[in-house]
Amino acid sequence: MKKRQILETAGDLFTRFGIRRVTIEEVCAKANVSKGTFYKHFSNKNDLVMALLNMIMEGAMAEYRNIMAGTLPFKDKVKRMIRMKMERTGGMSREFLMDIIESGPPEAVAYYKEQAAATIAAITGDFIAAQQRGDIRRTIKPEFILYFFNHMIEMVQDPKLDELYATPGEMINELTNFFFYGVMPEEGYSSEFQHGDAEKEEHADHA
Amino acid sequence: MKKRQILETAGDLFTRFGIRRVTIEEVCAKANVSKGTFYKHFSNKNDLVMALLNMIMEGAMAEYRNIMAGTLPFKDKVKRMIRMKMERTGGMSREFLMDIIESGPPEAVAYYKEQAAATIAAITGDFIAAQQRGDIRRTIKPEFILYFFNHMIEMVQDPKLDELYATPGEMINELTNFFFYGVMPEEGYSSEFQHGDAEKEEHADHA
DNA sequence: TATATTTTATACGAAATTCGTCAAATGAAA
DNA sequence: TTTCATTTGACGAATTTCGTATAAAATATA
Repeated sequence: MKKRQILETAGDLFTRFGIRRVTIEEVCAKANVSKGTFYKHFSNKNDLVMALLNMIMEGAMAEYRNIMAGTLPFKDKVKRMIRMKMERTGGMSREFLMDIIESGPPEAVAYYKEQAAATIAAITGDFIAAQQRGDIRRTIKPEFILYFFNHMIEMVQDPKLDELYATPGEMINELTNFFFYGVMPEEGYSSEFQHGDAEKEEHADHA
Repeated sequence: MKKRQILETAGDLFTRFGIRRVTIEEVCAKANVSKGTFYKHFSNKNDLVMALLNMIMEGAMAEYRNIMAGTLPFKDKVKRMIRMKMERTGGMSREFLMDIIESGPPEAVAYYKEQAAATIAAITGDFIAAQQRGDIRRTIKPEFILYFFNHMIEMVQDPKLDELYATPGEMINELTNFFFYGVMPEEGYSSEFQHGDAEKEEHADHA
């Protein structure tokens, strides 16, 4: 029962301030738990981060499935998905994600990518089905969607792409933004993003 | 010109994460300034905090005077004041204030109290004038308003009052809330605060 | 009650971070 | 050129944080 307290307060502090700014002792103090009991439940800070990340990713996946299982029109589902992905990066704050990707433990980064890939796979399936129903632009090749998702993880690790952005988080945002906003047929969500000329390029296949 | 960059980014980071969570080197990095230039403009972290605190307090005071100088009805002015004081605690974030009061340098705490007292004095004058114009409840004694403000700083330092709250910040909120909401004749802003029985007490004079 | 388990409080050395200073190098302006 | 502001990198000192260990206190269980 103390474990839950620790997870909750740690989640709160991590989402508000990021990981590196929050101390184990701080978590213990705010959770009204002694340091001894903390190390009885978690071997170290990374362990805590992993547990939290796991909870969050599973929660995000559950929320996603919940949205897609509803009766809303597809466009509204996508809107909700986008909002979910944007506001919190799928359940976790910017600071949290940043800390994990930029300075977090490699295991956490790996796990995040793995889970992100799984989510992406699920999304891909849903989008293909949606296209078959005519809910998204028909002129986009399903192969491209597959290609895009299949290579998204690699793209994240590609130095060529990486050097275009100040932080990995920026790049990830750009990729997800591109997917959602570049895929939708109409109703630009504009303002926050600048679109390049999308006429000439169609299916970059040189990778 | 580098000094301004430092102050801006420091203000941003401090209001988002508080003081103790932010590193000098972090400020330098995000402000695109080397550590050397930082220490050319500020002798240390406390110095930076003081400069920032000074800016913020003066800004808050200026904003206050700006509100009061307008042509709005008094009640609306007070509403705006309250919103200003509430959302940001007079220009600075919760985290910032907390860090200053709970773990900040004594000079900063002293300065804050001093400035707060000055603000309070200005507010007192405005409220007395308002009462004379009939804009606030006439049944409240002007002496009480004066008493309340004159002793507000002392109350903050009074252990008797202090032990009633988890953090000093809470107490300060309570005091300011009491003043504004207890003073207004009608239109309860309710919800966020629980009111005690205000009928029996009228002018506690035992201090 | 007695006993076992959990939690707390505290101290501690080791590791890591942060601080503040400095010297050498860069670059722009007078 | 000289001057001045800035950057870079390194450095030891100070501080913080980590993770462990211990005994006392609290809580549960028999």
